[in-house]
Amino acid sequence: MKRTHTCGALRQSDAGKEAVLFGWVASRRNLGGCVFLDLRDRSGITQIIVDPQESAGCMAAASELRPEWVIGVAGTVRSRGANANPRLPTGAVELLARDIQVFSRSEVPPFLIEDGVDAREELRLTHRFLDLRRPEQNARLQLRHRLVQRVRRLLDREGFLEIETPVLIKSTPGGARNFLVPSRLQAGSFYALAESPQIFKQLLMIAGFDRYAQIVRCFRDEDLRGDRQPEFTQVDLEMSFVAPADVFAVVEQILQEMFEEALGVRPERPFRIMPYAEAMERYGSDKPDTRFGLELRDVTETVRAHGGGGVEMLQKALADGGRVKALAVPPELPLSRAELDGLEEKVKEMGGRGLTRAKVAADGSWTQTPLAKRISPELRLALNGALEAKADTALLFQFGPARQVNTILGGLRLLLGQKFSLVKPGTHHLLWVVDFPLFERSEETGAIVASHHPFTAPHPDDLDHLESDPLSVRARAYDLVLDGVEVGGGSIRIHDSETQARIFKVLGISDEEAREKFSFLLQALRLGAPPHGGLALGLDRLVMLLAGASSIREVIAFPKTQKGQDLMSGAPAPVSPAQLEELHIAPVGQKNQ
RNA sequence: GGGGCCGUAGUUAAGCUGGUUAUAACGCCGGCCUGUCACGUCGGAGGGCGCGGGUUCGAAUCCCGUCGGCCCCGCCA
Repeated sequence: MKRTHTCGALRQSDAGKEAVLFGWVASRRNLGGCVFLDLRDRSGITQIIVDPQESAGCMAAASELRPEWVIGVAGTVRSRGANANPRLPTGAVELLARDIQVFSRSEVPPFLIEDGVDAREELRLTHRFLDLRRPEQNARLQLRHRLVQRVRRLLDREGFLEIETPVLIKSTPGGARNFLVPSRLQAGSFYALAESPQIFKQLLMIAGFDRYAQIVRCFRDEDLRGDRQPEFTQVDLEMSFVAPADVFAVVEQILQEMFEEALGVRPERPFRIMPYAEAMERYGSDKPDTRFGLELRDVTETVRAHGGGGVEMLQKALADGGRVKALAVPPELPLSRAELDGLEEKVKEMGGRGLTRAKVAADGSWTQTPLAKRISPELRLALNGALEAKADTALLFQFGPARQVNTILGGLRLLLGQKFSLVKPGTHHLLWVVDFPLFERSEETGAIVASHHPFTAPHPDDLDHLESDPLSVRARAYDLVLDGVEVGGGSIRIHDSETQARIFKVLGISDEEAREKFSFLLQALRLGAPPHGGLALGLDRLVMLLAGASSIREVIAFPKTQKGQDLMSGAPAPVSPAQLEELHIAPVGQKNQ
């Protein structure tokens, strides 16, 4: 028996042909006199009919069949006429069985292999090969394949060379925690699994490859989330002799290709560009979801003009150089007192002190607020005006340091957007966020650290105050944001050793330390480095968004759980003392309580 | 490191203010049925409630601990 068609192939025009289909029994409907089977493979489902008049030889075999048995069926394609099933692409025809061959029987599977089942994820992950057999799961990986092919073809057309970079590399400071791999040949030394090919792709530019791209696995030993796995895939690229606009042009075309393949629409180029400062001011996020409004409103000057309106906490916030901002939640989005209390809890979770709020009454007075009796009527009315408050508008205030105010209100904005379903289903917004700060102050240590990575080029206009006011220096860095999710990021890199040395100095990295950690890169920068820059796209996140999947795990064939385990294979797992010995590793033993 | 939700037949869930034989649907097994496609129909089997302690005359139900899954904060240059 040899397969002639796949289970998604047959159409009305094939009626009358002989055909042989191989696949899995998706369902069996035994009507006593005849048996209907749904035969499934990755391409679709075809109905098989076993009719004793025509299929005498295989009637007995057909009634033995059970779901997930793997069989081959030979027979004649026949039109279903009035019995056609419009919900199946193959629904106009059926295969009239003449011969059935059983290749493999199946035990009763632990969950039903069909779309829409909600077996708990834990179970699906332990039997991932069955979960992937479900058409919708299978289709997601097929989509991922097609997206990757489109990207590869485009990159090839645009002159990018696909060059592989090492996975086993030297551990570098800063950034994500590395997975370590002990060296057998060098006792006591370790490789790190690459968290990205960053330095290598820069070296490829210095080597003169001009345009490099790679679809590459990256590893980060950090805590997991719905959109974060310990190993994940980037579309990584780097270009020589470019400005950000050149990188944008390529990446925007990649996104156009992906959108076209997944959704059948090409987003318009060029994409919107938003400075980091604007994103933070208006949306309270460096990855704003611009699919809905409810923007943050700055009322600092209004409050200042009224001297704080007699409210001590506002006066103090202003005196400390803080800001006053608000969300004005219109009456169409009604918030009960209990819901407002719930939001206040969220504010505290986000590190805020509390949520000062007010409900605006028809006459402009405020209720449900601790401010009611303290705030001057003049300031209250001015705020009503500035915030365009109508009757029953809820005002949610934050005041204090700009960063905290923005972040908290941005968090509330997202919560409200979700709560009130403010995003119209099916809408997608792509934008570039640019002009990130080059440095930020570490909250843990108070030290100045690189926001992106230490090879990011400073904005040329800010070079004169690199040392005197480093925190105000902008980076030539950019993120690509899709629907409020960071799906890519990159920068123009430093290509001269003088600037690189200045950056290391600001970061407090000594010459000695820099030489030790990055000597090869520093040397390369002194031996003819072209101006260059690039970006990496998070392939898993992009596929997730384009597939409408709820987590990154749905678009990865064999993902890990939040604790980094592969429930199917059981990784990670202990190894034998002999293996450790060979690697010169000695367990430190369990910590005693 | 922290906060939240969850764990009951093969599966998904109900039961959880403690009290006879733990309930339903789907699946599974068997009978009947020639146009089903969530086939129908009749009948049947199947769990002691993640695990370990405790309280109680009595624990899916209350308490403590623990394991696992998910969401979130921190973390992720």
